[in-house]
Amino acid sequence: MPVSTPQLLQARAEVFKALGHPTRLAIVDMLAGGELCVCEIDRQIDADMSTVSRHLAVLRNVGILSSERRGNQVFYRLECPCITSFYGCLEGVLSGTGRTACL
Amino acid sequence: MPVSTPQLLQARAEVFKALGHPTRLAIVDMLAGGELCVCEIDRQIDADMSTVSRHLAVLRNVGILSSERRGNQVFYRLECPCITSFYGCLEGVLSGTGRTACL
DNA sequence: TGTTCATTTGCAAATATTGCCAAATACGCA
DNA sequence: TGCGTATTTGGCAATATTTGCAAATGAACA
Repeated sequence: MPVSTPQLLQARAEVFKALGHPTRLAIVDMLAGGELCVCEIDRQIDADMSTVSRHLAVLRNVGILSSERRGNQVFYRLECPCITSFYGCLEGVLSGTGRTACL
Repeated sequence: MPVSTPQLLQARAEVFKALGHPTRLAIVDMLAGGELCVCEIDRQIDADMSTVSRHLAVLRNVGILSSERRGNQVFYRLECPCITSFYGCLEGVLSGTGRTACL
């Protein structure tokens, strides 16, 4: 059996941890439709912009998002659309009897 | 665009959060090969058995694992093998230039 | 019943996360 | 340069997570 190194386990955990917050998942949802500036993301989320900015930083730090400044604003983009396709598996887990939804 | 309800975002976040710890990912790895008793899992993890037990409870509480008592011991089983198949996407994220690894 | 082995739970300390406010930074433009 | 808009960062309090030790629970068996 393939034993993952502690480093790999840690790195994977960081990504999962980054996804482990409802606000950050909402951001991922929003960006699944295409890149958006911080102000637009902030508009759809009920939290201080500073809080939104930190959530974006968490997702960017693990590589899920990338950002690009264009003029006045910063645009964020989803780097890994496969995350939302993983939801099918998640709903399976959530429904309790979930194995059917998994590969 | 499909707007997820706060409840769904929260539920998904719980699952991701449960996966957001290296020890728990190690456990998932181990169980990908088939069910194991707590004592066997404990043997391969450098932590107090009480700690291992709590990690198992976290994973079970969100539906990723199920447990069954047989005689003296408790066996845990992975309910959602799709998690490990998601790693391909993760490694893509981790390698930084990852989009190719994603769907 | 009492003993032993396997697992879980109560507790407390250390550590990490979250979220707001206020201040700082970055950029475009007059 | 100075001003207004957009975004990030510092500081801090509240809350949550993690962990080991010790005690409790559950099951098998003498």
